[in-house]
Amino acid sequence: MTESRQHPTLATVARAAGVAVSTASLVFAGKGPVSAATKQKVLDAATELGFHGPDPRARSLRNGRSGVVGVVVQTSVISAFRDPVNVGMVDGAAEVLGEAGAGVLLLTDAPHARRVFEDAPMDAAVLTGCSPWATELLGSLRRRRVPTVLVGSRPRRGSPAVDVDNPAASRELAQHLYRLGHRRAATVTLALDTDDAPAVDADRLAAATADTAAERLQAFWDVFPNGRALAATDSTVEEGERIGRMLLDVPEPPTAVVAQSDLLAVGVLRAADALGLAVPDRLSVTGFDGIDTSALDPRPLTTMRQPMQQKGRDAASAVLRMLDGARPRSVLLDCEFVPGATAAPADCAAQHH
Amino acid sequence: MTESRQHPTLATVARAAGVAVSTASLVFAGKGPVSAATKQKVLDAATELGFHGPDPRARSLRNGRSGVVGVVVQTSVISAFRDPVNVGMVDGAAEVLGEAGAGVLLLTDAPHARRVFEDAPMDAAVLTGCSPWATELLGSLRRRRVPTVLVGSRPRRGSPAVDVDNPAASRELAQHLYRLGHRRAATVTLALDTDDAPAVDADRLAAATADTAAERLQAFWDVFPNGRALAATDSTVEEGERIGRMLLDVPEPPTAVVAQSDLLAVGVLRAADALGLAVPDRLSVTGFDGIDTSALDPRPLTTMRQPMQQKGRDAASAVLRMLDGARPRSVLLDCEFVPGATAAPADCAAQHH
DNA sequence: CTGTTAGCGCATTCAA
DNA sequence: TTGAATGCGCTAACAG
Repeated sequence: MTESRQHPTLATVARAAGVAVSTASLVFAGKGPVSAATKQKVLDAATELGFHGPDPRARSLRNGRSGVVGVVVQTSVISAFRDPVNVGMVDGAAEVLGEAGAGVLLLTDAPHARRVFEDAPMDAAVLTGCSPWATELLGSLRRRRVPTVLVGSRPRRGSPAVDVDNPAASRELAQHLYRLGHRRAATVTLALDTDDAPAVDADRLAAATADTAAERLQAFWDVFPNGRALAATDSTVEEGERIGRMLLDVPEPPTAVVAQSDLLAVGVLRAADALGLAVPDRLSVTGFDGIDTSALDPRPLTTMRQPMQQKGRDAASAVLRMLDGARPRSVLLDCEFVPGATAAPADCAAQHH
Repeated sequence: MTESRQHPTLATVARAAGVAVSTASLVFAGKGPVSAATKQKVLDAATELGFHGPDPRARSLRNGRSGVVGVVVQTSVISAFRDPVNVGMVDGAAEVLGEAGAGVLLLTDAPHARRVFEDAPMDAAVLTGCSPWATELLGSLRRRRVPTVLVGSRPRRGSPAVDVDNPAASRELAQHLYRLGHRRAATVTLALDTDDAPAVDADRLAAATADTAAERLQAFWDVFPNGRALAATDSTVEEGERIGRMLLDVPEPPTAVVAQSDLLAVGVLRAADALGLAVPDRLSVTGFDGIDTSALDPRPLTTMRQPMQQKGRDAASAVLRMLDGARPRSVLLDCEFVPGATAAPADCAAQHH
C-alpha cells in the first residue's frame, strides 16, 4: 500500500499513467484527440491517485478566467433578500450563469466587506441598485477592468444597464389614477438618497442618487405636479405604513397614493386601515413590482408587474457577452399593468367630502 | 501620452519603480518592513500604470487559497430564499466570512449547475439542508478535499454539523401541547424525502433522508405515539394550507396541529379559518423557526425560535477554523420557546364535543 | 530593509 | 496522436 501523496496533480497523474502532462490535460478538458486506450490509462491513474480534475485555481491563472461572476447587492444579504425583487433578480442571474458554467459570488456594498469586494476573483460583475456606494464600487471595478453590468440604474461610464422602463410604467400608473378622476394624489418613494428625512421637493429630486426612485417620482410629478412626495428609507411594509400614516393622517388626505413598491403599498393599505380609510372606496393605492402580496394582504394590489427574474437573466447574458468581448447594449424591459382592486374612481372619495 | 500597456503586473510596476518585485509585493500586501520612500515610489508607479493590486487569480494559485467559501442551498436560489430561515443563515455566514475577508460563492444543488459546483474555486464549503443530493455533493467535496460544514443535518463522514437541537425543541413543543391537555394531535412535517405522498408511517420515517424533518417527527411521536403525520413537499404557506385541510377536514379533527415550520403553521391557520375552526379555542397550532409572521397572520404564533443567523455564523466560523487546520466540533444550538397565542388548553376544544 | 530565485498547477504552443 | 518546454502573476524563501 503506497503512502498517500501530498496532493495529486495533473503532472503526478501523467507520470503515473506514463503519458505527457499535456495528454492528461486534454483528457480532463475532453478536448483534443486522445486515443481511447491512453484516455483510459489516464483516468485509471487518476482514480488510483484520488485525483478528481484539474485545480480551478491553477486553471484560472492559466486561462485568465476564474469562471466566477460577482453579483453585488445593497447592504446586507438579509435586508436585500427581504425584498422579492432582489431575490428574483439574483435567481434569474444565477440560472443563466449556472447554465453557462459560471459561479455566482455574492457580494454586498457593506463597508466591512470591502476587502472581499476588492480581492475577490471575478471575471465580471452585476452591480444592482444605486446606493451611494454604487458609483464608488463601479469605479473600483472599472479600474480592475472587470466588465460590469448595472441593474436598476442608468448606464454609466460605459457599463450597460438592464432595467425596466420606469418612466413609462410609472406614468401609466399615475395616468390610470388621473383618468379615474383623482386630482389629489400623493406618493411614497423608495430611498432617493442617504437622507432620512421624508419630505421631498424638486431640489432633493434633482440631487437624488437613486435612479429608480427619481425616475418614478418624476413620472408621478409629470401627472400630478402638486402631489405630495415622501421618501421611505427602505422598501418594506413597515416603512410603507409609517410614511402612509404621515400622508393620510391629515385633515384633507389625498384620494390616491402611489407607492413605489408593492411592499410600501401594503404598508399604505395598513395605514389606511388604521385610519379607517376604506380602500378603494375612499382611497386608491397603487404599488410597483407585481410580487405576490396575497400573503400580506387579501386585496389584490393595483400595480405594475416588473420582470424581476428577466432582469437577472438579461444582466447575466449581457455579462456573458462582455466576457466574449462584445459590448452589449443596455436593456429596457417593459412592465405589465395589473388592474388589481385597490384603485377605483375618485367619485366615491369625493362623495364623502 | 504613453500607450496603455497590455496589462500592468506587479513585475511591470516594480520595474517602473526601480525596485524588486518582492518589494512591490510587500507594499501591496502591507506586510513586510518597507521604507516609506520605496513604498511611495511603488505606489506612484502603480498609479501611473493603472495597476490596482495583485491579480487574485495568481494569488490564489500561489497561496493555494482563493478566499472563497461555497455556500450550497437547495434547489433554486428563489425557492431557497423564499424561506427566511435560509436567508438568515446565508446572511449570518456572509457576515462572518466577509469580516474574515472571504467571499461567498452561492451554489445550488440543481443538476444543471453541477458543472459550476465541480469547477468552482473554493477553499471550503457550507452545505445546507439534506436533500437527496446532499450526500452526493458531500462526496464530491470530500474527494476534492474541500473542508465542509453541514447545516441542518447530522454530522457525516467527518464533516461537522451546525444545527439546532431539533429533538429537544420539538419535544418541548409537543409536551407543551400535551400539558395543555391535548391528546388528539397531528403534525405537518417538512419534506422527508423525494416522495410527494403526504402519508407518513414509521417505515417512511425510518427511511427518511431529511434529518431535520425526521428528528422533529420522531420527537412528536415520542409524545403523541398515535398522532397522524402528513408530509409537506415544501416549507410554504400554501403547502401548510393544503396539508392542513387534509388534517382538519375530517369528522374528528385533532385538537392540536404541530407544524414543522412557521410558514407551514400559517398555512394551517388558514385551513382552520376556512373550515371555521377557531384558533386557539378549538384548535391549537404550533410552528417552528420563530420568523416574523405578523405580516402573514395577526395571531402571534406559538413556536420555537431558532437562531437562524447564528447557524450561519457558527457554520462560517467552523469553516474558517477548518481552513486553519482545526477540526471543529459539531454545534448544537438551543431554541427558545415562544408562547404566542395559537395554543391553548384542550378543554375548550373538548367542550365542543 | 531590499534583490534574486524558484515554483504554485495548469494549458498551450511547437516538434516529433 | 503524443511529448517537452514555456510562462500565466504572484509570494515566500533566502541571501545580501
